[in-house]
Amino acid sequence: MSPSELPKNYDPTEVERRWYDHWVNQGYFRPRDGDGAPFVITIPPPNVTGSLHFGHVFDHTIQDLLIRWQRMTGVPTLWLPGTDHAGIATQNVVEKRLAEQGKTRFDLGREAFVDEVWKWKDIYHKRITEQMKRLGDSVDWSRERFTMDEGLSRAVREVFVTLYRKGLIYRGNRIINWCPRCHTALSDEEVNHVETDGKLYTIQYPVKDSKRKLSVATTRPETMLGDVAVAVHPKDKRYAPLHGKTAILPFLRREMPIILDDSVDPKFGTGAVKITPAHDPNDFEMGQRHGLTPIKVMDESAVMNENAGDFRGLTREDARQRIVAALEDRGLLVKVEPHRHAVGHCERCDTIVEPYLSLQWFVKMKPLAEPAYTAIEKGELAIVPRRWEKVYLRWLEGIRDWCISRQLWWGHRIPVWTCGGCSEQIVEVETPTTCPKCGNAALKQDEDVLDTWFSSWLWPFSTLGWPEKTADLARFYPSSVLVTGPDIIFFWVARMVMAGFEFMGSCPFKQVYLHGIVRDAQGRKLSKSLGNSSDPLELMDRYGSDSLRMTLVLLSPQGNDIHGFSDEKVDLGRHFANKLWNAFRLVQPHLDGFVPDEAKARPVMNDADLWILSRAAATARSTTRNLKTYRIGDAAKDVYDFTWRELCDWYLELAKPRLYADPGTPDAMAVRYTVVQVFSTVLRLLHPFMPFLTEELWHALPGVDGDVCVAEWPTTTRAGSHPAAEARIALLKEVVGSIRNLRSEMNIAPARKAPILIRAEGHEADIIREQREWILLLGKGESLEVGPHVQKPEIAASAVVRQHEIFLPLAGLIDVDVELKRLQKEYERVIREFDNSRRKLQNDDFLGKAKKDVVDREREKFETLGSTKEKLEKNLEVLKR
RNA sequence: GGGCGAAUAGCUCAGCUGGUAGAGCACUUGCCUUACACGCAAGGGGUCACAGGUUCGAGCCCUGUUUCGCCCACCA
Repeated sequence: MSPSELPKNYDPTEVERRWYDHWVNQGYFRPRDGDGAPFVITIPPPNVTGSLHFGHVFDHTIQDLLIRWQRMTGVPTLWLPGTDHAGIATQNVVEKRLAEQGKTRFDLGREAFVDEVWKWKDIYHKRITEQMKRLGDSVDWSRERFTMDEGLSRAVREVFVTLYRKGLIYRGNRIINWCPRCHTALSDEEVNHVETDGKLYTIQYPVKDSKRKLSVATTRPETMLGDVAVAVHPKDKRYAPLHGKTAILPFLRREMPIILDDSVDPKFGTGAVKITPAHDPNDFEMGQRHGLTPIKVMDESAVMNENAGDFRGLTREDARQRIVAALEDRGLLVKVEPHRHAVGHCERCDTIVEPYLSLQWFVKMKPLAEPAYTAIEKGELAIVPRRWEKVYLRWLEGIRDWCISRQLWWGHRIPVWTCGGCSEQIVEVETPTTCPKCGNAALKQDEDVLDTWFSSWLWPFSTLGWPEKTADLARFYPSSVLVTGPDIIFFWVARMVMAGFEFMGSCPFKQVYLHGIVRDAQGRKLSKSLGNSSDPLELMDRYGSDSLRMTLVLLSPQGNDIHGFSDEKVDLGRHFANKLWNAFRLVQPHLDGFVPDEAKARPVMNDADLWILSRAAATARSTTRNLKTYRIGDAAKDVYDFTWRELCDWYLELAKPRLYADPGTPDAMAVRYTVVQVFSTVLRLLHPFMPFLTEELWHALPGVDGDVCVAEWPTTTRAGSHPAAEARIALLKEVVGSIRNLRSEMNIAPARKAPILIRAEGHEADIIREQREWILLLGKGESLEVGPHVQKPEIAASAVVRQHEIFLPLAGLIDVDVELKRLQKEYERVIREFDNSRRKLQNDDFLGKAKKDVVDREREKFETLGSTKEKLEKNLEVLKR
């Protein structure tokens, strides 16, 4: 790259195309050899449902920057990639596509349908891979896994069989969450409860051999057809006369016992509850206690079935209307009240979930939850930010059995076979050929597949080869940190911890970092379907992936959501990339053929050099500290601020004269050496955030070997710090700032140079004298006079910096009134602060109780303010004359 | 019904161990100063939601209130 080739504006498209394959070919993404404890992240496998969305981009950016940072510190790193088959989600999208062709999965048949899904999977897997490469994800592709690949399928069967034999997996008829649209059972976690304004219907059931009618309240009248009893509280006196009696179910004339149960709340509704064991979890349990036989009144699509009498064939919604109307006709509808309650919706298709009696497979969770729970207090697992630990623990406390069977075709088949001969149930890892009991070869495998999370919860070790005892498993389990969103704490995080303890005997990761969600200005999650999000790939094309990464990170407070994200926000990162590019463009022509030589450079460095190196070292320390505590946004901001506000705004400006000077001089050596050092540090610190641009610039930097991707992370010792130089440059900044302020307030044309007078004494006067050239340069000075006896010119703008006074003699140029107003305002500000300070120092409590250094600082401040005040007073007096 | 989080400049948010407030964007003014107008310089703008309390001192700690947001929840 030669200077003339550097365009004025940074164009990422070409640069970002260049480096990824190089990194892969160099093998950087594979863990390096070494005995040290590796740094490992196992990727939360994206669903192969579609392409990556914004959540992924953010999630991957964080993981990649942690991995890249750790890689640079020299530890062996592994970021293990993979994808998830995402049972229901994927099956749904493929079915939807079939529907567009007017077909259902039944038209294809199971085998052909599953083939179809595999084709889909291949397409989207490829797209996801491309997106990840475009983003710069430094994953080890040689270890990539898929939740339905051979090894993971084997792990799933192994786990199922093991848990079954331990008695932790069982099959049972239970009330589960049924999605009438997806036609499958769901776990509790796959149901979203939505507060809904519903109605509470009070209806009457006649009582046999009695004139009295029994009123019951329900939110779902259509389930009455499945009623088999009415329950009241045993101590509820109102119903004492009805004990032992029989209620008659309207429409169907079913005789139902009036039963007594403690779980009935006499205060709710009428104090009498209709019992529908096949369609309500509470009623199911009550039914069991009282030996009632459940009656299902709906089919798998929530259409009323043959048990629904005249209502057969109606949807549940229609049935509700018709039943209410019919009850009203018969005078059995007492009242309808508004009632707000939570209604369960299918997480995948938003259909209202039906509590439904069904034969399913379950995992007994209590025993598995125990070690996952204690892991927190034992310090085996830390969640960042800490507040999520409570959420995690509370869920484990109330854990319920996990329904794992799904009536889908896409997923892991349940490894259970029934013998056609003797009906023996066979649970085996390897597909059996004959019945071990009777030898019959007619074996029929369970039709259902497993919940997608039943493979995901094994991800931390199944991806490393488990159940084989592989070298990878020994070396890379457990991982260092899990990075994901808090929305899957229950689905995934907690279950992985359980599986880790159960099958590996330890927690699968030491830390969990939960980041926020990317939201738009209305607070909505970014999603393509809402139309509030561009395709990340398109955004990367437009702005560059470095810019997108940097923007997301800069905008993200630790563990909190990013609010108000929009495409234009990416300008933040793009402008920064451009700034860095141009800073480099400034220095690059002067580095041609330059050979850094520390021994020659050190002795001739000036304050600016020492200062910027000192600041670079401090930036390395703060960036690293923030990365360690997952304050990733702060870490990015540290480098951002350093680069822009210190390196570009000050150092490069100060360095220009020496940079343009004859390359043979010692000055030139010092400044070039410093520039190379600082850029080297900045590029390394920035690499985890902006991998492509930093790699590109790194290779144009003289005296560097290899790639920044594997360059050594900047040292975090205090070695490079130079407090004296920092103090002197701080003074320079104040002086220059003050001069600039005066010029601006006085409306002096930027191009016009003006004489500068500084009345200063003591040590700092010497420093200011030494900084003469810089002050003239940055303060646009025509001349500079510094000393204790500098006289204020008749007409001048003035300012006070520390103990010193700055004058810009501008006879004929300044408007006295303007200057007077300005000084007056400044004076008032100083007076206010001065009075505050005085009040504090007159307070004995403050003097007696505050820490000594605080008091000292206050005294110093008071003195400075006092002298400033005096000077301002004098200057004001002069102007007023 | 329970829990969690937030409330700071017009917007999005920092403010990590209490010492009277910062950034980015937006806004105003002036600059195409040969690295960058994706830029430079200067500037305006905040009773830190409200009410109490602790403290010499509170945006920060405690209590309560209000308003938003999120999560959890089988009271029909």
